[in-house]
Amino acid sequence: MESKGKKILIADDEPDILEIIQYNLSKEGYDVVTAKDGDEAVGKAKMARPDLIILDIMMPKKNGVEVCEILRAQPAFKETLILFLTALSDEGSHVRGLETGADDYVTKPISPKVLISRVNALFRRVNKEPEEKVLKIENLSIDPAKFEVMVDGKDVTLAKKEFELLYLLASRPGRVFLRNEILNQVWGNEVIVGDRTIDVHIRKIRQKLGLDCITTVKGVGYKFNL
Amino acid sequence: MESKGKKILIADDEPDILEIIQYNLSKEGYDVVTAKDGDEAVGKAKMARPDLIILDIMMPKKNGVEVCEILRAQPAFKETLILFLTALSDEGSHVRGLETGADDYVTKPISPKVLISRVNALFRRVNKEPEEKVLKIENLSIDPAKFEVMVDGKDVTLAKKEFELLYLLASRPGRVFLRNEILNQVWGNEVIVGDRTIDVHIRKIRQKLGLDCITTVKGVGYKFNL
DNA sequence: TTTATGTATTAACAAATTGTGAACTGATCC
DNA sequence: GGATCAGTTCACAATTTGTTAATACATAAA
Repeated sequence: MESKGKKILIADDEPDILEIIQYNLSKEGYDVVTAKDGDEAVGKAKMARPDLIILDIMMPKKNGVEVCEILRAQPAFKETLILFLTALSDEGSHVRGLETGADDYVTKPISPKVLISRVNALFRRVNKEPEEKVLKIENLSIDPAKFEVMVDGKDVTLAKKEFELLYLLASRPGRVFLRNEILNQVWGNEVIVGDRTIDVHIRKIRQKLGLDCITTVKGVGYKFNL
Repeated sequence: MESKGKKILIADDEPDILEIIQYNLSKEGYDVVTAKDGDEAVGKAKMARPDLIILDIMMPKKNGVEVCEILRAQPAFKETLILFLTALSDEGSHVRGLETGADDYVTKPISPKVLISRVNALFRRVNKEPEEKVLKIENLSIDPAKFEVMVDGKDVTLAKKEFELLYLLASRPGRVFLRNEILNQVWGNEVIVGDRTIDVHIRKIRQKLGLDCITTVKGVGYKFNL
């Protein structure tokens, strides 16, 4: 399935469960990050900035409730969706979990379909959008949210494909992108276009930016360099 | 407990359950309305305009899923919280319930404390909606409370959809809103309108405002810019 | 120097997207 | 009933974007 642009962090110490959930949510179109204990969960949450965090409660290092409290105490995670997925089915844990600020509390075992339904329901209600990050390299700035490219503070107007192509290259400066990779990322797997198409777009970007920021690697591809 | 100013409609055909839930939610500070079958639920929902509807699934006249579908089809109930409280614990019912547009699905028996926690959790998430504030950008001012737009201190009359569209764009100046996002935010997820509808409204806004404040980003969407 | 390979450039063409005026549908209000 | 208005759709024009093909250029190997 096509990506929904939503990132989910799953924290559980049982590799099997982790894998099952990851597989199913990925198939549903979510981007998934995993953690196998409480400390890793906190760390990865800060790194990956997920839209939803699925937490087991009984985990090594820090338990799920502690993770939830730590994150909820930070402004950055006040709005993040949190779902407890745990074997603890007693009333006390359930109430405590929700009162810690979680948005849902689900007990194991649970069928993947049901879990996906609940995850979808959470997103449906919140409709939280992923925050794409602004790339800034030297005097060049690329803002995907605004669809805006600036050189020396001056606005440059790029067409859609041009923008996507530049964003791809600039997202990993120095890395060479094969022509095939570029085609897959910007044009998509199904679309078939000729080889020269990429060149033409590259040329337009160079032209519009007025910068020598895209290097040709003959016989290989292109890379971004400033 | 003092009233929370939130109204909850509970529909269940078992008087005992109805009473227990009503008692507990009232004690928690919610205003409670009850219905004992599907038809009554629909009727009372329209009358009372509750913030949350708790639906049993197996009820006389109309079952809970039908009630949910009927209500969700109406714009007035698109945002209303709906929670299924049912004895049906099988995977199919669970998934179907959530896909009908419910926000939570809970199986009986359930302890009052847990139910209250889940209800609180639902309201906690929904109340975080950003308050609608007056937007002021340059010589343009948009007041969602008064439904009023002013340019250079002069009143401009916009229709509802026009206003909502402008408010959406202006709420995050510079950010590009995809056509899909606009449809979801202004028209709602279920409504289907033609491609040109957005354009026409955009044009009317541009026309009425007499400002060049909405930029077209071809192939992507629109953004507000002053 | 020639040849082979791969890229740059350009113009022309095809495709996609948006702008616009007119017309249609319901609601609502004299 | 008639008038008005919001909301929508449609047909078509205007515009922009994407692609190709032809040619020129650059580089390295033979």
